[in-house]
Amino acid sequence: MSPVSLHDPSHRETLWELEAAFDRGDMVTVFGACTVEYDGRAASSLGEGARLLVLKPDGSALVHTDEGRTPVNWQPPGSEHRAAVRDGRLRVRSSRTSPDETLDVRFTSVSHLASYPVTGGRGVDVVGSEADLKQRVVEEPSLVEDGFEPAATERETAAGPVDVFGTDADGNPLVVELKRRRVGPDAVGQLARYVGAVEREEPDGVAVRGVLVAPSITDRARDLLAEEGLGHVAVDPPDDAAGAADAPDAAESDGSGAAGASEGVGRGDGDAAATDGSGADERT
Amino acid sequence: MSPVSLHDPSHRETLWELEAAFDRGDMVTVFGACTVEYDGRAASSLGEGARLLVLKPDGSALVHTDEGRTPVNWQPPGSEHRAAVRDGRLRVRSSRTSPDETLDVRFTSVSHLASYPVTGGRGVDVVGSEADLKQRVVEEPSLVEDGFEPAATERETAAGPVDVFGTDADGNPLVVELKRRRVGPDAVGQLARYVGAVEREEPDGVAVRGVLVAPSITDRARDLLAEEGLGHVAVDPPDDAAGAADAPDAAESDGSGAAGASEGVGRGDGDAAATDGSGADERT
DNA sequence: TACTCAATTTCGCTC
DNA sequence: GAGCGAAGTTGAGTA
Repeated sequence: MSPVSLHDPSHRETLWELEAAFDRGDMVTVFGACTVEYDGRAASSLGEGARLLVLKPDGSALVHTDEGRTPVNWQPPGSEHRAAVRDGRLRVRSSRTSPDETLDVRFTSVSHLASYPVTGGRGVDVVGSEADLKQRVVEEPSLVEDGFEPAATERETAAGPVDVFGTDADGNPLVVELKRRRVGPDAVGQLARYVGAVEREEPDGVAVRGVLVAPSITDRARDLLAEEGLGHVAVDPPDDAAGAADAPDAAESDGSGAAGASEGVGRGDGDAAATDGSGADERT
Repeated sequence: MSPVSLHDPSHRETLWELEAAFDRGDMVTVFGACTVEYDGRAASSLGEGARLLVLKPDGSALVHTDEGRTPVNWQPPGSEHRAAVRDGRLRVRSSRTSPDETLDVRFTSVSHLASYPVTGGRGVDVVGSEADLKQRVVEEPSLVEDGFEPAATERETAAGPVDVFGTDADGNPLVVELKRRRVGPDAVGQLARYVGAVEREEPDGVAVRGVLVAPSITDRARDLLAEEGLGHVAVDPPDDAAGAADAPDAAESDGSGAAGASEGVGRGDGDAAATDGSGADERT
């Protein structure tokens, strides 16, 4: 009798059932009126109110109100759930170490509790991620610009890994930063950071160009890009992946495109351009 | 009879209760075996498995497996929930526009359904945020460095808003970026971006310094900081806010501290330094 | 509505 | 475990 549900249980009954569910490794939901206290990476407190508490066997705890996708309070996986009755209230405490943090949920009344064995079925397949965009660019480098030849993906620099690194039509280094959605100033900063790092790593005098590949870009980001001498190439998401076009910024391309003679000199450093397995494998 | 719970209901019963709950504005939890399809900003599909579905009256939908704090699939607030029986399965569809996206949850069997009126009690008070750190710095500018005089918070620049802007002991502009936790290269990029923007806005020739205020910093970030001629000041979180000290990087300070004569020249642009109300007010 | 950034971000990956 | 960046990020605040 694993799926269990209690109506208006006493705290004592709730306590029993919670501990039994923890032992079984069941997932538990509790509807009721409670207060919530959190202390750890920050600290928070939440006054009395009607809420949903979800307890997972992996140690996760979620406190949800009637609004928002994000829980109003929570505890990450790896925590340990305990329950007790104190001062006439049912206390559910979830805590973990490194970092040390504790979530306390105190119910004044429990309206409903349910427990259920939920196992497996976690492997979700997502299409339309940045990894997919990277694969597209590697397979079709002209999406970035004519003459672009990818040499490596995730190439390490002193400033972090570059999405796609290669050479332009003139054989000069080109840094490509990919974003699956509209970008702001932060993405420009990221690209500028990588370009600067590659510049310092190059034998001096070599100009390093940088291009931001994204569906669209904010005005401020565009100004910053120009300020830094960097470029932007608009790439629309494929129709089959994302149903809704984000912004019709179509086929624009202000990457300071070097005119194209001199077929790629092919400075063959870094590892070969290859898609680094973005195939999400089902793990049941 | 608002709190409702069904055991091993037929799809027909589930359908009825779901629609009633939507009408009442109740929050609903459903345990059962289902598949999940999402299409919108990206696309995803999830094979059959035991899961928890949470439906909120504000349009949020969450699909949870037994692991992880994050739902395996979801729909943001503002969506509309509908339910139907199709091909012998119970389908719960949640969709919204702008962006256009739809979540389809198809149950082959429902083990349990509960609905409950969850209203209000959403106002959580959080202590230890970046806003709190900002307040500390504004009230005690010497935390950044001796002679620092804040002139404005959230001062707008072409690169975005600067956390704290002011003048150093020499009266030269100082840009301060605050982080409540250990920082990496991205924070350095952010600070560099702001410093560059302020430099361009200053009458030429004026040196603009930048300091990253954070509990600690990674090696790579430190190198980048040095490369950019920027500084770091370690500030530990107050004991009462965060219980666990993140890293004992104590009282270090490699902000390229200018020696201190010349009491702050006070270039009085921007608005006055003032804490911008970080007091979270309860909204019930 | 769009922009900008924080978040108890979480999560996955690599070293 | 730390570091690094993506995310269907979400959410808050402001113009």
